[in-house]
Amino acid sequence: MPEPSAFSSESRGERKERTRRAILDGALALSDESTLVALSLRQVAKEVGIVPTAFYRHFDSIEALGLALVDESFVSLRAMLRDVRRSDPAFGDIIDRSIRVLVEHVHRERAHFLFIARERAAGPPAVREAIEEQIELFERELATDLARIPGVEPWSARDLRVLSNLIVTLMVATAERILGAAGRPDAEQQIVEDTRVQLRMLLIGSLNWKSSS
Amino acid sequence: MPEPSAFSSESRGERKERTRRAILDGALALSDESTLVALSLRQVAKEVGIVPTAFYRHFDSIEALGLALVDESFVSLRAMLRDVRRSDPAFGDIIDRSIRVLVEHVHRERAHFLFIARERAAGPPAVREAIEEQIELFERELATDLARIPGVEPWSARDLRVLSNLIVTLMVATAERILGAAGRPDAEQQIVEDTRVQLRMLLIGSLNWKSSS
DNA sequence: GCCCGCGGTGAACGGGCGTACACCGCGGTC
DNA sequence: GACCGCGGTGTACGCCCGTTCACCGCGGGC
Repeated sequence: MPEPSAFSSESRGERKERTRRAILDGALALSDESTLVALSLRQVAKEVGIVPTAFYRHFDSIEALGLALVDESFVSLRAMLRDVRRSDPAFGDIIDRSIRVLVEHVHRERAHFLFIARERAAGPPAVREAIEEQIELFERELATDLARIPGVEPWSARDLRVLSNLIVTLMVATAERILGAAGRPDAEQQIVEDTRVQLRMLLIGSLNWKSSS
Repeated sequence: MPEPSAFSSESRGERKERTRRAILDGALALSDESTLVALSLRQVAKEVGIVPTAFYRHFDSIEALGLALVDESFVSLRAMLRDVRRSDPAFGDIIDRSIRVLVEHVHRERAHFLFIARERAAGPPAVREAIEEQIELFERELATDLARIPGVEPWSARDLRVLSNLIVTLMVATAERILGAAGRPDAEQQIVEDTRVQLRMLLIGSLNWKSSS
């Protein structure tokens, strides 16, 4: 154990869990400036402060670690969707509230969003598939939420899915832009305002399109 | 030289250019299943059939190679935009023609699109910046094209930029989806039809939004 | 209280990595 | 026709890689 004296009261299971967490956090930290596929087991071990072979006590491979990070990251994302649902209607309309929640979560869980954005495009195949699966799940959830807003009750399931897909695409792109604007509040504000206009265009358009066909 | 007898008539410059091309093509081929940052100089050299040190006669580093590939890839993309402008108006409206051209180019230049999609998210910083720069240039070009379609003449530069950004975002996402649907024509057809609906929602929406504010 | 087995250690392996260096044959310039 | 220098070669270096193996201390179930 890394620090036996300071944590002597922990049980075996607790210590294992703590090391596992340290590995996940270390890998996430290293992912900030690289990719999973360019990340070595030894780098992770060094970052965490354990010997390389100890890594195998927790994960079979870097790829398995990646899958665990995907699961963990999407806990953040689901929390985000939940927050949008629960957000205070007093703060303007749905669009403004949604964007506010998105920005807030990207800031708070920056490492997770960065990890997902990178691995979605360049991770190991199994990781990419896991991410795509979660995003699709996300789209379906959003579609059921959309079905409840006034004016779209008669829409077909396909129309809902297509609109949901478009919104998620835009939100993913916006999250990536916000990540890229780190440390430049003016640029971020610009992104937020642009996104608000885009969501309006998109929602108004979908409503009009439906009512006229 | 790799094959001195078969190409003995070439000049020195021609041979150098041929090797350079072989390196670019080899790296692009290897990028199909990995990322630039996980690509070693020795792998590229082996793929091309030269000794590792010979690589330095053409590029300073893998990253420099990447920048050259970005330049090359965006030649394809500009050709695409040009093709949309020149496409036969007899084939339905702008939306259908644009999607048709996109699909066609993704098929024809698959390796380039794959490379850009991967490196945009996970490449070395300089490569990512080069790609983002090119995409922004693309957005500006699209904005000037949009300014010429009927009904948007009075739009502000900012509105045009925002709409253009939204369309490019959607097109990038669509290209990525098409890449992911390789070998499944039915899935690809589904993507195409969804994208068509999305572009309609979006264009109709932006027009209505403008006329009512 | 014994002892199993778990989390962690440390040395060692074979191999791939980037890069430095000395070298070579020949195309192209004078 | 001499010779400069370019594209390409081969060797060699020190380093990091994943994985193996034998080992160890001690928490916890019997």
